[in-house]
Amino acid sequence: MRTVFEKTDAIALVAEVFRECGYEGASMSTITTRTRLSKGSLYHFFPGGKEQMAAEVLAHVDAWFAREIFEPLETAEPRAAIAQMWTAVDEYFRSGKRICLIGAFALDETRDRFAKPIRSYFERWTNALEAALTRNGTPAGDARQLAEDAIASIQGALVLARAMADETIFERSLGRMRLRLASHTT
Amino acid sequence: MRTVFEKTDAIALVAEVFRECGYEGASMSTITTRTRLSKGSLYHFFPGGKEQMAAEVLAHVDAWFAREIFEPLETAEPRAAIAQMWTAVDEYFRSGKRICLIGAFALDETRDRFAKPIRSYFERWTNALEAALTRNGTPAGDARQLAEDAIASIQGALVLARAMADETIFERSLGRMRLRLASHTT
DNA sequence: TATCGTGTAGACCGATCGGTTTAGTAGCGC
DNA sequence: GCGCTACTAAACCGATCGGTCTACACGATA
Repeated sequence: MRTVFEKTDAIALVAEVFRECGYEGASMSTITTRTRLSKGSLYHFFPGGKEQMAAEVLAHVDAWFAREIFEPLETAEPRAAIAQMWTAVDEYFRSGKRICLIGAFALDETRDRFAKPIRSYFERWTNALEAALTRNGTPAGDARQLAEDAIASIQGALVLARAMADETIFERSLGRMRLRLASHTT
Repeated sequence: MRTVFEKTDAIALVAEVFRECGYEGASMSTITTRTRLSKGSLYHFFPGGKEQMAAEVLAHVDAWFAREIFEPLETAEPRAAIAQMWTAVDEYFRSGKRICLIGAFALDETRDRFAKPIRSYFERWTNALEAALTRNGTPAGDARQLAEDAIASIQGALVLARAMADETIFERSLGRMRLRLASHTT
């Protein structure tokens, strides 16, 4: 039996395993069984092994957010960009059933391994959201606070939703944050 | 050379290793080297191995929160209890330099192993905070939302603070949440 | 048909994993 | 002193770890 994959498929499959198990929890054998990719295939695509897999997965996630969220916030009309952000976030995290890989990596010592991509993901997101709010008329001081608050709320809602095994928490939290951003706006 | 520990010391030491490495990331050998407890000692205190260690650590954390935060919220004068909560939270997480072990366990498949303690920790916290807010005059609908929001914000702020390696984020976030709770109150 | 490049399968490697066992050492009651 | 319990140290175990390697299945090209 033989199934042929492309590297892009491999990245998406591996990403899901890291999301479910964390970096340390995802052993090569869990990765092979869950992705149905043999070790041969995996080391063909990622000669650097597990660390390279994680690095490419982080880059892949970052690219998705850059395209769907950061760039609109940075350049598009702010109200539309913020609306698009909430839609994209809800879709991406599937109402809290999926977690944020980058946030999860930040919590333990895996952070030290991937410090730069983790940091720049969150920095770009907060900066982009702050900029969009400012362009939309939010006072400069408030904009920074609101942006940090929104992103922290998203991360926290993911933790809570999983901890309590209650999908509604994520959507409720998103709804509150959406209103809060809107209410500080012209 | 021989150093003698008590089980309580062992739990606190092991807790710190789990906090730093996560459940899967904390191997028996990292645990022995970081705690300076030999395998003999660890298996003497925790015959059930790693899983028992984690279970007792979770119970230990839960007991601390129950004593310092949940019980005051449930029974004491609400304004004082909420003030005490913010103090205790800031002290416990050391301005974001320490993470929430229970929140971290919730993110990957470790959650399934310890589903009950994880869930009840967050449920008791939100229920207790909601009750305190209600006793203090917050409208019933708002109280639930505010409580969920506050606890999600704390968890999210821990993620963000670590991701950006910026301690000030946690304190700023705590300050905002403190104000938000206060402003929805008589 | 021969060949070449891409990708797959899985046996195999030394190191490390979680866990057990054996052989103690220290402190306390008697 | 003696024995007992509480605790510690480290050698040791099979299983699993991350990673390497060989063999080969294909489609494309010619």
